[in-house]
Amino acid sequence: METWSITDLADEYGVTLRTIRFYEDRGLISPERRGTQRIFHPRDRVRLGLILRGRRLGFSLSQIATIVDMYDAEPGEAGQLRYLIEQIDGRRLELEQRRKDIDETIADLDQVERRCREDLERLS
Amino acid sequence: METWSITDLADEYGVTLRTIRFYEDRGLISPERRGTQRIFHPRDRVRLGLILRGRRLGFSLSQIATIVDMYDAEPGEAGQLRYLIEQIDGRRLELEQRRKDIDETIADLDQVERRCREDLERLS
DNA sequence: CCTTATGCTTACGTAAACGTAAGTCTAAGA
DNA sequence: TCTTAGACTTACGTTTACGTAAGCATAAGG
Repeated sequence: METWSITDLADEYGVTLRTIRFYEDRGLISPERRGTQRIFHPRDRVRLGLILRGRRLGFSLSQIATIVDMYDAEPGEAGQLRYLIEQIDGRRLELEQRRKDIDETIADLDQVERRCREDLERLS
Repeated sequence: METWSITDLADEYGVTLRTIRFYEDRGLISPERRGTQRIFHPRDRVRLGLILRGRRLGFSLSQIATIVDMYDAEPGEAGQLRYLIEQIDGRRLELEQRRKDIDETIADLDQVERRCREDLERLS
């Protein structure tokens, strides 16, 4: 199974070493240590991808932490499972609201662009 | 034409007075002044809505400023219009990337939820 | 006319998310 | 063996987006 150094992942995802170390410090990833050096396994790499996707969506790191931890949740007992499902439903609602925001913004931008093109026509 | 006080808008949008004043300080809105008091016109109210929508999408205030200013761009000359269209296209690409992120995240959450429900079934 | 509510400015404080040295260590190639 | 590249920790600095008084002005209701 492939592993990566911190520089490998920083290059791949376009972030700095500091960023990755910071995420570890905040408990978002826990790479293996070989001596003092960090060794990243596929699991860590995937988590980093999820973290950065959450970041693009404007979630805070603590929100991202709860989301990413859902992926690795152990089966657990019924109460915990129901709680997790509740959390997921909450997140989904948030995400759907955001998608609505995006669609509205794109529609607005389209309208502004149409106006621009009309003005351009008129100028020629 | 209706106008609003700063508290009116703060209540309507669920933000603090400080937030609105801060946006004015950063040049995102410029309400009229009656003496020292701020009077918000429909135009200001709409802009505030746009600002907060941008905030929900995780844009920084300076990014939001450029977006919101697109709405109020004066017709201008051909070069400026073409530049504006370019800006709009750039923003749209960004937004579409974000929508992809959202759709992927929702799909992931759906999968986790299905796994949860299966585990629940197994427990009963 | 007096009080209470609403609003204003100024300014220091703060949490989040890293940036940026500074100094150390170590493994690998010339 | 020397040095260079890659990694590490510690810790102070920075930017963004407001929070939080403090002190003063003004408008509106009883």
